[in-house]
Amino acid sequence: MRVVVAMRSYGQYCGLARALDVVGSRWSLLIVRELLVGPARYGELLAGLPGIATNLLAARLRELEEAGVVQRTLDTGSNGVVYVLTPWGRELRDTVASLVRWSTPLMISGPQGDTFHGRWLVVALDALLRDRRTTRPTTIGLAAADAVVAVHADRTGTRVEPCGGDQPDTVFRGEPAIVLGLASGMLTVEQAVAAGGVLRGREADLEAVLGVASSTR
Amino acid sequence: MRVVVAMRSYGQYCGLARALDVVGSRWSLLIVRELLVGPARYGELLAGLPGIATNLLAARLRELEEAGVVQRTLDTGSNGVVYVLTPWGRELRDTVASLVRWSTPLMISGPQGDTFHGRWLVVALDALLRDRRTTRPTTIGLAAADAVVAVHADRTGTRVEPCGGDQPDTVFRGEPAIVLGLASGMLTVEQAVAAGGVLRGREADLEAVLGVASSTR
DNA sequence: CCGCATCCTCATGGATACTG
DNA sequence: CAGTATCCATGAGGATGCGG
Repeated sequence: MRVVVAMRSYGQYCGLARALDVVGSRWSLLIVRELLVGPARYGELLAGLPGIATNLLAARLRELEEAGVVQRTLDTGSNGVVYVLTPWGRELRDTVASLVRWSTPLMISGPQGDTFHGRWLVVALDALLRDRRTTRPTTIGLAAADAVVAVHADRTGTRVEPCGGDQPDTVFRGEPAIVLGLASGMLTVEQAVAAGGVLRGREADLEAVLGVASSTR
Repeated sequence: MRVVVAMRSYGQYCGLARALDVVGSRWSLLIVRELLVGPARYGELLAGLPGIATNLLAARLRELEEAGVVQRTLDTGSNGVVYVLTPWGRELRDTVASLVRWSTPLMISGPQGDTFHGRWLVVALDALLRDRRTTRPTTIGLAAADAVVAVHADRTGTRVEPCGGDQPDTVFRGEPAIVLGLASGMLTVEQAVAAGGVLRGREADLEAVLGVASSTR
């Protein structure tokens, strides 16, 4: 059975209004956030979006797919559905990044019982570090609560990507790397360092990439 | 009587989620859009947000004020309340701009019966032209459906601002200006030129600022 | 199991009337 | 003009069911 969704629109010929017609409804941009880290299964999205109802996730995914933001693909082998951002969907990286940068006054208070996933650091660090440059290529590993994040910086800028569930020591062996253990729920590097996060490597590199003086450890 | 608003939160320690806790609800960013053009009265906001219910506008304004995005100020003289963005609220310009840029695939189809306000061009053109530079300072006047917009470009970038309800010829008299009449409902300059919009001034300037070859008139 | 669909309850949004 | 009060429609949240 087929139901035509009304798709409540603002009815305004304005770029902002039309963009919000597509990604303005509740949970939409958070789904995009999850997919910006990488392709994900339905169950992974559920796990990465604590609080979302299963029917809502299904509905949002269908809407985003019809709008051309998300694409359903079939994982060869595991024989399951994998959700991926389309090229246009990936361009929401800029929007997400600007909101992340705008939110810093809301983040300095720390987690207030809010849930935290290390996976979210990929998007957050990308937003905050994207424009940082270093004269020498440098790789930094961040071990957060439940994820390991790699930060690569060089002359052209900084790229952030997830590293599966491996330990940073393993992932970055053989590379000129710094390993920084981010305490659970600490988004800013300053907070992590102040809390005594694990920190190894050349301090100059750390400062150049993360913009923080590596105060010890 | 006192009502505690639940303020539905995502409950996630993530910059995006916390930003959306503040500006993620329906109409919020559109209210910010209106205020990005300039301070506005309650009635002006109602007029600039066709479709919004009065109680919703009042509720959103209260929420945005409590969050520190909007500030209520008293207009000396007219003795009324004027809503203004706080400095933090003004920083949402980047977010709005990124959504406007992202929305171009949604805008090329033209208005489909959607309402259009020339006032919205200020935000849209700012998003699209902000980084354009010219060797010589240039001013362009855009006469849209119900508003006149000034675009100033020089070595440092491009700034867009509203010009009241005056006629462009009056506003820009005496300045090295180009006057472009944008047909109602045409957001892209390409569309306006193709539709035979009024276009006067040095073609080189127009092309440098707006990035469009002034195909005639 | 995973990937949803259905059902039910209640919070939120929308339209309109009304008031200082 | 600048909102508040009221009522109804819609969408979100939570539990559960169900087919592959």
